[in-house]
Amino acid sequence: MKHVSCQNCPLRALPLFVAHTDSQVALIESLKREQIVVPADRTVIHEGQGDAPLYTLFSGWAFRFKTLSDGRRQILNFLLPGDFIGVQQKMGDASAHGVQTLTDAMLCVFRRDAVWELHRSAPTLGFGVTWLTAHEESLVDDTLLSVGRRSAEERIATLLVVLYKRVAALLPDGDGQDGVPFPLTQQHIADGLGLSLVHTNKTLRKLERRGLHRIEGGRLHLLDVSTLTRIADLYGDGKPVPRPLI
Amino acid sequence: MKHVSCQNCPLRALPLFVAHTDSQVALIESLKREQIVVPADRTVIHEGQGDAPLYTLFSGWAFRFKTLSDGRRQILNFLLPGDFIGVQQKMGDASAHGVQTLTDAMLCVFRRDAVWELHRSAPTLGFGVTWLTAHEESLVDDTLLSVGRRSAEERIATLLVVLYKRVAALLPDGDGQDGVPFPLTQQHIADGLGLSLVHTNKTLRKLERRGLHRIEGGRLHLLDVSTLTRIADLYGDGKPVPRPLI
DNA sequence: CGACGTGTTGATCTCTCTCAATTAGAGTGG
DNA sequence: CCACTCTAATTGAGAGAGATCAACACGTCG
Repeated sequence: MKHVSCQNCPLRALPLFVAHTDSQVALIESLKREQIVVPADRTVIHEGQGDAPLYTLFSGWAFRFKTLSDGRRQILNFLLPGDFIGVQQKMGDASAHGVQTLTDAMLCVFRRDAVWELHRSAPTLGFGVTWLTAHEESLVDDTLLSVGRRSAEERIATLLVVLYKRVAALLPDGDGQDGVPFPLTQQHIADGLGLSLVHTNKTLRKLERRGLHRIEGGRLHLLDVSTLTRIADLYGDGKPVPRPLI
Repeated sequence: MKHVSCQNCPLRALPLFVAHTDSQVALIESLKREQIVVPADRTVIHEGQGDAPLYTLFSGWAFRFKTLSDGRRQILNFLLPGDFIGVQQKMGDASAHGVQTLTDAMLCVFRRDAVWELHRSAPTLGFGVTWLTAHEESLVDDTLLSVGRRSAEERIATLLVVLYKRVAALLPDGDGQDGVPFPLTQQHIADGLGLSLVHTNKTLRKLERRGLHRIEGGRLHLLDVSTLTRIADLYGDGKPVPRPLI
């Protein structure tokens, strides 16, 4: 696998990510071990795996999940390019989650001590790690609010709007008029929202028949964002806060 | 309010917390502005409040929460002494949560730029902030698994066991034989588990009649930990990982 | 062509919610 | 000391959102 320079990383060009100095990028690159390609539907990190490396998702989709011993699965959040993978595992925590790809993906693999080295050598980037971690927690917070207190219809509307905005922020400016890539199966949606597959299907169809959205050919189209937003009880301009990319 | 020295902070003496060097503690103390006393059931941070300060919970209980516009509330996690309050708010995130006390509490208030200063001046402590943030996320992950995929009985068993262990880790060694303090109302339990108040009550009573636990006089007694643990489908030794205290 | 994964729909079933009423305990004021 | 009030806990009854069970359609792939 060709070792792509972090300096030329196409993700950094996106307005979603804050600029780092040359020396910061050089530090990140020095901590990077390699890039790996992972096919869709592969488990990247197993639940309970204690020695997982640190990754950044470079391309493709993935998700974090936990399961109960009888197989019930909860997806904790979906991972998009630029997302960190595996910080929690590095923290020696008993409760670990698994990570699985949704699509073919490319991951940047970092040295095991990368999180510490970032803190030690570049406070700004160390702060960035904290920021990313706190931000990911806020995504889980939002999902917990949904799963705990929203109806099935409200949950699905929320997921569609929130994911759409996250994906759109990664597309070249102005893109996303013709929908955005959407590789989730209905089983993934169900597992992400604490619903059964059947009820997820029925609720999705109901919203689709009302003309609020369309999922077709692996793309998600939001046809009536304002109604979806109202159903979801969401607020805020939806403009994502620029984030560090490590 | 007397400014108690961080050096002599009684929390640091607990085996739950890792030791810091004198200079690290001095740095923490230099970033500390004051201590404040907050009565029970007070909102410390309002949802959406952007300029919240950074706190450490010194004594008492609190919780983080989010609400929908019609008043439905989801408690995201419970906060015990030593827990950080307000890191996410500092990250300029759109989605903010509220924080409310459950009991009379004492909070250490830090300078607004404390998180950054920690990263800048003491990488170890900056790393500690990341650690704490990641750890808190893992607590939310666990709750999300519960709320999304566990039955009411399983959720309550999980909450009782997990909270009991967290509280016991804060008590003088060997204490906790006669139960642990437990200031939650059934409404708090319901809001933490995505259940209705009535169903929470009925499920609690059912477990209590089976002799698995007892809640009485503001204390929680686990009478049959192994059965509760089995119902909850929990595993692990339950020994908490030592954590930084900032 | 059959197996398999994914999506779809109808028919029950049941867990949990909502509504309603009662009890118990802590304060509070006269 | 006793009514009065308020909060928290409790219990029953009925309703409903969502789960489970079952069948079928459709496309892909070996």
